[in-house]
Amino acid sequence: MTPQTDDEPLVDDIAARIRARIMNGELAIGKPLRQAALATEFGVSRTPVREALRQLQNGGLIEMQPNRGAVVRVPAPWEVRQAYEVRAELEGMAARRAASRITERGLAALREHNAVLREAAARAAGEGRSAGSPTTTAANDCFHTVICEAADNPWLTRMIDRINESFPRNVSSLALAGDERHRQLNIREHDAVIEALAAHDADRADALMREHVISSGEHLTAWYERRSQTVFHG
Amino acid sequence: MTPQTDDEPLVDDIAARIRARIMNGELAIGKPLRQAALATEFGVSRTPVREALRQLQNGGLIEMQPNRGAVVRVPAPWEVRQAYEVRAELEGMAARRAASRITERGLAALREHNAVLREAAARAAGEGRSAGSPTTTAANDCFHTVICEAADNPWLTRMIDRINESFPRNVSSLALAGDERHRQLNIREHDAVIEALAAHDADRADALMREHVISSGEHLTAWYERRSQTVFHG
DNA sequence: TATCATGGAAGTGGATCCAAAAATGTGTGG
DNA sequence: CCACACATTTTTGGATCCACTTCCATGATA
Repeated sequence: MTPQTDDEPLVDDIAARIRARIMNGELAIGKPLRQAALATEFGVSRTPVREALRQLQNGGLIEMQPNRGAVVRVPAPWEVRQAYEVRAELEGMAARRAASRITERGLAALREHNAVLREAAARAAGEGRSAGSPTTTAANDCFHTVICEAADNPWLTRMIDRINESFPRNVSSLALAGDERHRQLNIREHDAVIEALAAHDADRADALMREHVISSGEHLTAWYERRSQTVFHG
Repeated sequence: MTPQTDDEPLVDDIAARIRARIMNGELAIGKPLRQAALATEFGVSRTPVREALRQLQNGGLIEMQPNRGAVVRVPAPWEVRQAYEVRAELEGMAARRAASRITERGLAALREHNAVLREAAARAAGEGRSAGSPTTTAANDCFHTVICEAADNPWLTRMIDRINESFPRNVSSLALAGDERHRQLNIREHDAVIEALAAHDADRADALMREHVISSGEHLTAWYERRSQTVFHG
């Protein structure tokens, strides 16, 4: 439970908690966020909640109209595509840099994470489940995180994180893990990237990673297009 | 003086004003920022000031230690290099996209802005002045802004802006405009980029823009290395 | 004289209070 | 029966207040 660490500002903690609730879908897309409700729920006053909401607005995860409150942002499909184009550029850069820096240890970690994904996919296919499990999401995140760290540029990592933090994660997971074909494609693309990294082929790693991210982006965009009429909750 | 526009939240206004003061050097690097002082200066209470400071911290322009106040951030030289590597990637992407989309109108605007730069450079060389004037800075900004807009991807623009907003602008201007040789180089690089854009040569525009940004980044990094010992005030 | 303790000053962070704006509900008139 | 005006309620945004932490100076003691 760890109510709070001593040296961490309370507002950051609150922001992280609200972000987490949005990310895992507990706070649905389009849902209005009442400061008072959040404050009582977290057992604090409205002041840190208000600051936290503003942080999230700055990050693009929610929208605030003056004097009208905040709602979980509903990204337009074309926005998703645009953001993923930028993400593809940045992740491509990360892969390119990682190709010449990654260690055997890092490659092993990548293979391990992809093995977890493969196993989860096989299991899901067997059980007929289609929802993205937390472990799947985590493994996917780890794959990209390892490459970012190998790229050894904190600013690059930060920029990629900012893009990811702008879209509810559970939606992405659902959209991407929802369809068996895409799940398999995803894993194969990961394999290809790992192979290029192992060969220290920067250009190929870059190109493959771009394709991979763009492919995911297109899938996610399509999901938002299908869903875009039905997201508003009352 | 427009005390405030009706629909803009006060905190954003305050954040913008503080940012402006940091950007133009009125608030020097390393200087501690007192909430009370800023509040009385802007004629508001401490609450919006505190929120504004947190926004700026989130943007990376200032640093806040819990219970110890905020200071204008002193970027480490290697951070500048890293950030500019990312910026080069993004601006390269912008140039690549702009190559196939830019209009004659946009090209004319680019040439115009570069003409302003050239004229300012000539005038500065004649007078022996070396400081970057506001018009120079503005023209430089416009050059990149026009290309970003031609690239037609708001997320891309936003990411580039975020990087730029993380470093005090006056420092960049001083560093880049301080040396005549680099000023000339800067203008020639702009010319080359414009030429590539006019030819709709995406690959060349990309490569030239990358070189241009990296070159600026190296210059700025060197400036920070020279300056890094002497910036602490107070 | 040097070092450490103690008390006050200054400053931040969170809670509470108040005014203004928007949404909602109600009653009246056409 | 519908529309418009007005009152009430809800919610936000800013100001003020209070507690706690940190910094600094002064003084006591070894």
